[in-house]
Amino acid sequence: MYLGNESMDLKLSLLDSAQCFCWRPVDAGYAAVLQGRLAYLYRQSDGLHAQGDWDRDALRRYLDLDRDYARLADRYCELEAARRAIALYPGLRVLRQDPWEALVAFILSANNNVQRIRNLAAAISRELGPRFDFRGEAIYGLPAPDRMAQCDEAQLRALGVGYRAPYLIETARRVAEGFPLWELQNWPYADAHAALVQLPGVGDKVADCVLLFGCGHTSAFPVDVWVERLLKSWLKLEAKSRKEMQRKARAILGEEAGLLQQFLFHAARMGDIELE
DNA sequence: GCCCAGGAGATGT
DNA sequence: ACATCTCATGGG
Repeated sequence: MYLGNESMDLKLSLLDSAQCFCWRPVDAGYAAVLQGRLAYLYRQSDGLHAQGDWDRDALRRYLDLDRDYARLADRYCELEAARRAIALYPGLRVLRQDPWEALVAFILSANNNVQRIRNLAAAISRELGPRFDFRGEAIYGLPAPDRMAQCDEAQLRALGVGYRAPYLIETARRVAEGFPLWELQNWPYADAHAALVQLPGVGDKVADCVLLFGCGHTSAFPVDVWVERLLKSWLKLEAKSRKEMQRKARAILGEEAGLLQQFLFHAARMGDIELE
């Protein structure tokens, strides 16, 4: 199935940018199980193609192909760090993931590194999630909320998630019992953020990641160690806490702050923008 | 052994 | 509201 010919860098956006942790390279493309359905993405000379159980519109939405990233660059062109970061990664796109899958991934992300987040998501998927056989390989997806809610703590701890086990189980239970996770896309940012941080294992930063990567809230601005350093170094922002830093950044950067954040984060983490 | 990783929760002030 | 400590686990 032909998706389009936008300048989307699949490896950068799906694998290297640490916004999702479920894709893996298969042949010349990338495979994942999203919401219980297999997706396989690859690029040919004429553009992006897909195989699997997803339709074209849903994948274009997931890959954010209909957004004008040139306009994003234009919007922040007066900020040197922003201009440089966006120019460095012309194929980086902010994915629109399923909010539940983003929620699980970013609960795992707390005080953890990218490779381990990936390994833990894979272990949970292999143990509890749906399986597909594709080109001779087994591809697994994250379990649905009601499935994860059935786990006991020891079962998850055995997979290596450590103290995050009870967070995952209790959050899964609340989502399975009606927490309005799929409505948050239509809520005001502040209300959606306040609701998310009520879930165990979800603080300010994880809530912002879920809102940005899972709910389409482009103003959500996750502040991790890297973004904090970059904001201090390049925007001369001073703050006594991450929370204050997040407030200031959102106030300055506006409705698409989160999209820019992904470029800044990647540049800082990769060392492509020097920090003082 | 130490420090770090896309932090959050509990406790004390 | 703010500072500090602890929480598993693996890799450098």
